[in-house]
Amino acid sequence: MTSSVPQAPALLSRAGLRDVARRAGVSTATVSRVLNGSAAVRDDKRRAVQRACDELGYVLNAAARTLSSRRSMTIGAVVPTLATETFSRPLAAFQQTVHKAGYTLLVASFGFDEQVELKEVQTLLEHGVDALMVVGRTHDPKMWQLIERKRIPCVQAWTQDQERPSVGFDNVAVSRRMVEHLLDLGHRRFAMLVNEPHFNDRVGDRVIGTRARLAEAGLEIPAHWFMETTLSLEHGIAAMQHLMRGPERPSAVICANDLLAFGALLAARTLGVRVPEDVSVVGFNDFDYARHLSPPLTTTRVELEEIGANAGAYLLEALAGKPPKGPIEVTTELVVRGSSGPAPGFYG
Amino acid sequence: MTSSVPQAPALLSRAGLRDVARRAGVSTATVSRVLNGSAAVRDDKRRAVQRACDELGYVLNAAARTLSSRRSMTIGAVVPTLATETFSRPLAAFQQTVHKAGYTLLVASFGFDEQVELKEVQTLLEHGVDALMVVGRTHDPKMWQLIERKRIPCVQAWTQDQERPSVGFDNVAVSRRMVEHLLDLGHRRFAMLVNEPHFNDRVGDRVIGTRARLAEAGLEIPAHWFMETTLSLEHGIAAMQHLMRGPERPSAVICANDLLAFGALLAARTLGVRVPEDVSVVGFNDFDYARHLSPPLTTTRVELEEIGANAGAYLLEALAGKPPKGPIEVTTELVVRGSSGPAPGFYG
DNA sequence: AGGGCCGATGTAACCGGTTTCATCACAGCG
DNA sequence: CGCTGTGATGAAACCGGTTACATCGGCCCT
Repeated sequence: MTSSVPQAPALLSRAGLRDVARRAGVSTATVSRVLNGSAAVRDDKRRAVQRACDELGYVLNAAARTLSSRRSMTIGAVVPTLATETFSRPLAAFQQTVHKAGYTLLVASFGFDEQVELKEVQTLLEHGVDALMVVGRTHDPKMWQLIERKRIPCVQAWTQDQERPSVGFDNVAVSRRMVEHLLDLGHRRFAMLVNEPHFNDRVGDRVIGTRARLAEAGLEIPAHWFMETTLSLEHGIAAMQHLMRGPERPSAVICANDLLAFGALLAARTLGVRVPEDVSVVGFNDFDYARHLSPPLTTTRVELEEIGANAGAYLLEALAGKPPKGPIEVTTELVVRGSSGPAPGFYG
Repeated sequence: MTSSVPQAPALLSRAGLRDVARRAGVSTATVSRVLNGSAAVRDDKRRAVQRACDELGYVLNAAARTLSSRRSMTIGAVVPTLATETFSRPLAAFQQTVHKAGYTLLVASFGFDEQVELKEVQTLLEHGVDALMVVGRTHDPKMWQLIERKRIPCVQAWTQDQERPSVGFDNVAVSRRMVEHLLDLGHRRFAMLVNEPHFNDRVGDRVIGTRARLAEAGLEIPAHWFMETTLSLEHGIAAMQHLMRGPERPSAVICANDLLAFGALLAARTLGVRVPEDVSVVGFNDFDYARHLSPPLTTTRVELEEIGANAGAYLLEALAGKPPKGPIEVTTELVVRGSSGPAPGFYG
């Protein structure tokens, strides 16, 4: 065996705090203080430490730091999926916000499965996240048990909730407003086109708000005009085709997402259905393309970035010990464009 | 002081491995074995341990585990931004792939700033990621130093590279193919519309490929027809307007992204420029909407999910000790649709 | 000059797991 | 019956930081 040849530790970045301390001629405590700026250190020693770090190529070990200091400087986010704008854009803003405060983001996605969500939250807690962002306000109660045991701040984004911190808007109110707009235009025959899954509380609330406002006007959405479909352009097209091919047609199609509305407009064009003369189509989110569709899409504008940024800011405040706020509202606005018009035969 | 009231440790999830061991009547080593399935444990003890975990609400401490086992079961990803489909969709696939193997994803984004990228990689390494995915193949050399010191596998996604592991396609070759398609249609006056920033190597390679193929045909892109702009619909529109308002017009506009091409088509319609009769427009990516634009967009289809999934699979293999492969290619395909046609006055 | 204080520094315990190695019980075998 | 090999188990070192606490030297004040 020739394995007894000694290796210079620096070569492998095996250098630890103790190596740095030795090289700088100080104690590990002092090195730690320099690294954290946590206490006063004489200037010459500070520089000696910094030089030693450079020379050794010292890389901190966050696991050790987390273990001993009980803070990981990571923040977790659990989202249904990263693959759609609705979540990726706010998440990007969230990441930037917490990053400015020195936090690293841990991400998990759960594909709209509540049990997977629970599992992911557990994993993030095991990894010692200092705070957590989750989506929506319906979760397995065990999730809250876990979080409360860890006593870390947690914010629910994309929603409003009275019981626990939240950042979002009132999906019920927002959809009522849209229905009112359509009622004002004389519409009485409504269809709704929502993305799966139904137990998604954001979409669920919008359905509730829509139905509630319709009920107040003595109206309802017939079962065969309520369509639940995968969130994609193709599925939006297919659903609209289905709606337009029935013996009777709705005069207004309320889509839970601009992407579905985009599909609906495409389908209408293909079928020779005029928008808004024959049927009005409205969306949700005001994605970039909404104003450029033909006709331009009536929709509800949501400041997606604001959701992530505010959620991040809230958690940072909570970590700094500030008292929890009530629900934080983000901007929404009804944007009326060309895709919604008077119901056929209506002269308001 | 009344603070001497003892607290049951279970209430705060303060239960540690030792508490579990004590309650189950075994040693910490045995508990660890049960938790990891790392060695045989008699069945009755195993059950006792599991029960103790449940009863105490035991939550593992990943920092401690990482520290002592030297593996964190996390994988890092450093992307320019989470906010665009190009990165978020593959990242979602990446996350799912590594998650199946028990890994948690740590994400950092660097906003196309190489120095920030370096910083982020360092942070992820500090956090002890077991493997790393980066985007593209141009990085600060220090980044590789850091990674090599840690001796962890690292894959470059969205690109092909001969020196280090990569998952992607040859941007040069792909753009040459597109140019050939347009040359075949008789085009001679080319404009290019690319998203910032230019030092982005994926887009950079496409520019190189485009220019190279044009040069072979004795052509080039005039400086004022080479436009670099932010990746957004609005900017695509603005750039196309600018191109179409000049004294002379290109007969083909090559966009580095479908989103810009979408904008270009919108601008053309507004200006009364016919596509493809007056000008051909081509994109890149084949996003869902590409086939539904009017006219349908000629573009290069890229399997974005494949990038993330393959990158994840590669890293998992590397972690399992399999030998590194050469560059892994992902599928691309030239998709000819209605937005490209013969150059004006060309009868091929 | 002596006492008190304060700021800089070092010593060593500690965070909560994993893992090496020794030990032990027991089955199989001569 | 005693010896040996095997598989299960436990004791304790260890991972690499942070931090409570002790210490020390110097300054100010009376």
